[in-house]
Amino acid sequence: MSNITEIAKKAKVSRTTVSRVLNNQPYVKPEKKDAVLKAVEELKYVPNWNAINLSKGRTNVFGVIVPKINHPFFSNLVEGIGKECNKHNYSLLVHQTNNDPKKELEFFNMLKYKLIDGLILGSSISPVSIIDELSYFGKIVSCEFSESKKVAKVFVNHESGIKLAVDHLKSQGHQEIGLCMGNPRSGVGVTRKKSFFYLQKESGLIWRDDWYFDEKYTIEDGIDVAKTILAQSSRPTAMVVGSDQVAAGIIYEAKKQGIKIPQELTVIGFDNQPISKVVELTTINQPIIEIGETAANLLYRIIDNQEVPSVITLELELIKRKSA
Amino acid sequence: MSNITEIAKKAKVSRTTVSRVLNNQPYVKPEKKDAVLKAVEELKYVPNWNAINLSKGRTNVFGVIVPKINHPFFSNLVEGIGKECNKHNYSLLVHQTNNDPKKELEFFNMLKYKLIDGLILGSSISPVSIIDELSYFGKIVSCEFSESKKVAKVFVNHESGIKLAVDHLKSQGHQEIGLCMGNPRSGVGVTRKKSFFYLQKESGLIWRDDWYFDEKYTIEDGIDVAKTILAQSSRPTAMVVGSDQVAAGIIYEAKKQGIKIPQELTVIGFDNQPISKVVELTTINQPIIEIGETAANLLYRIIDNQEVPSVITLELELIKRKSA
DNA sequence: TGTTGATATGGAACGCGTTCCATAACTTAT
DNA sequence: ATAAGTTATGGAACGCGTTCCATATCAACA
Repeated sequence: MSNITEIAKKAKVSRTTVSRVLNNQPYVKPEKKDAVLKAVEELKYVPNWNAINLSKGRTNVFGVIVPKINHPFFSNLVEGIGKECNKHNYSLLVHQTNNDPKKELEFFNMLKYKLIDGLILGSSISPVSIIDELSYFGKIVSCEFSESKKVAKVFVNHESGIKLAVDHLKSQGHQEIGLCMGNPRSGVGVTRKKSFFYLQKESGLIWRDDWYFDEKYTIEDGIDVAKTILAQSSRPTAMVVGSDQVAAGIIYEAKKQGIKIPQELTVIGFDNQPISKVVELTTINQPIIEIGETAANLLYRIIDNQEVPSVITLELELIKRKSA
Repeated sequence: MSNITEIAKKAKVSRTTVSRVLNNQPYVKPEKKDAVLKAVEELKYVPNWNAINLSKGRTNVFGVIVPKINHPFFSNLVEGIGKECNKHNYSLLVHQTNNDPKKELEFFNMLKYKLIDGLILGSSISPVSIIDELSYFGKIVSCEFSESKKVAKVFVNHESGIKLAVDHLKSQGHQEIGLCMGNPRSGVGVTRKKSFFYLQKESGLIWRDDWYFDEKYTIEDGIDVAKTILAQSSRPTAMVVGSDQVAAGIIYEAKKQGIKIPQELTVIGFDNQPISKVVELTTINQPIIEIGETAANLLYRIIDNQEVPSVITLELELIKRKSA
């Protein structure tokens, strides 16, 4: 295993010159450059990245924490982040936590230990105090709302998302609207729930407690939800569903039971996932990839010492299809 | 951001002593140790891991390449690897390639750049030449068969898996055995197919071409397969099915049609997945977690310069339940 | 009491690139 | 011809822990 000194010796130049060649810096005569490259070739030289990182004081790696990599929301988020990272020559270290706080803390150390230059929180469940303390060691951007004043944020306005959905349903005359969510304790979940019930009360909509569902994530869950509401004596005329997957399940089961969508049951999903096109689901589109790109861009600019806003809000959009 | 020199100054000891304290080495007076720890606390000292890695010449990180993290086979494999890594104080960097060769090469650089100490190939699609070249830069263990002489291997004997299944069925008097597989072109697929037809011919079993199915992966696929064979005028008395999911689908549909399992249709699955218990499926268990543990242990011992075998074969096991 | 071995501590070198600074050679403009 | 600016190159310091080696202290044993 060779190092830069050996290359320098073999090419009969100084270590500095070798470094210049390897980093494509100017002020090296072509013949010396060739000599260095030839030595690199012959000695199978590969730089020791630990030395580079130590010397430069940075790794050109961003870390990103997500609960589940294979969840469509987070895979799209990571895609957006990755896109932007490529532009600035940053690599990406993706860490799946399965919502385990220990797993989060473990990864946070990467920032402390200087193994990553910055951290993007796809979704985090650590308390503000931990995040605040961590921010002492490096720059952090969150892709969801966070209480912490120390981190920059890029997120969509989930209140307005729920409002888009409810307003749309109200404009169609719906008065009996049910709600079906995923995790009711996540940042998004809390906001959506609060926002929904605020609107429900404010607009004087009819409400029954058995029109509420949570911890629903899959198509199968949606099928169950549909079975439940379709068996109710007084069922809602419309459902706001926090996930397109679940909404698709509801539509699937409802149609199977001969219920006409949207005449007999109106459904609005969230996220504009691929499946929403298939079942012609009206849905609230989150610009997920854009969130990712914006977050990575923000982190890059913070580290680059540029003046940047500490909060960026992106707007949601209702995609009108046939289910509502 | 403080470093070891500042700690030394503040605690009025040498840098060496600080290092001793931080690494829990002996020969430090308790009062000095306390002084160091106090300084660490006050200056919020955190070691720069890049410096440690550079200095020690290793990172105590193993890398593992898998096509899909959320596939049950690979998630179990990673679990086994992780378990063993914990024992030896190694961290794990998991990289999902989605079978993209570019993604693989990218990660291979981690080994060249000395960012990981060793590499475990959960499954790789790179040609032998690439792997051979890579092995020059660090130790590699493969969890599947590989042509490369340069990497250690830990895998199960897929021939013997098929043999276990066929022998079991033969011992029950079956002469008409069908085969249902997943991907017939994967390493495992090719081996299983070859092995099955070798045994089928050797044992003089009856064969009809419409007893063969492939590209079957899901419960739904299994339902389709069952519909097909149950409609055949001369159907097999037993099926060897490459996936428990698919086997479960077959059993589900067969029972629905009033077919008695195993009296009228015998089914053997593969992988001992959770679902196999539910449908009381006899299945061939792959010791996936053990493969992971063994691979990580092997890598650890190779790096530790111990004498180790270059190939370890693990045995499959027939889990007898009620379907065969 | 002298010797041995364990305990304790620090200086200096090392791992390996990068980068600042000084110097040298060579142009170009004045 | 001289000043000023480029181009080219290397020495040395730096980033930050770890570890080898030398030295010093002290208790224990012969």
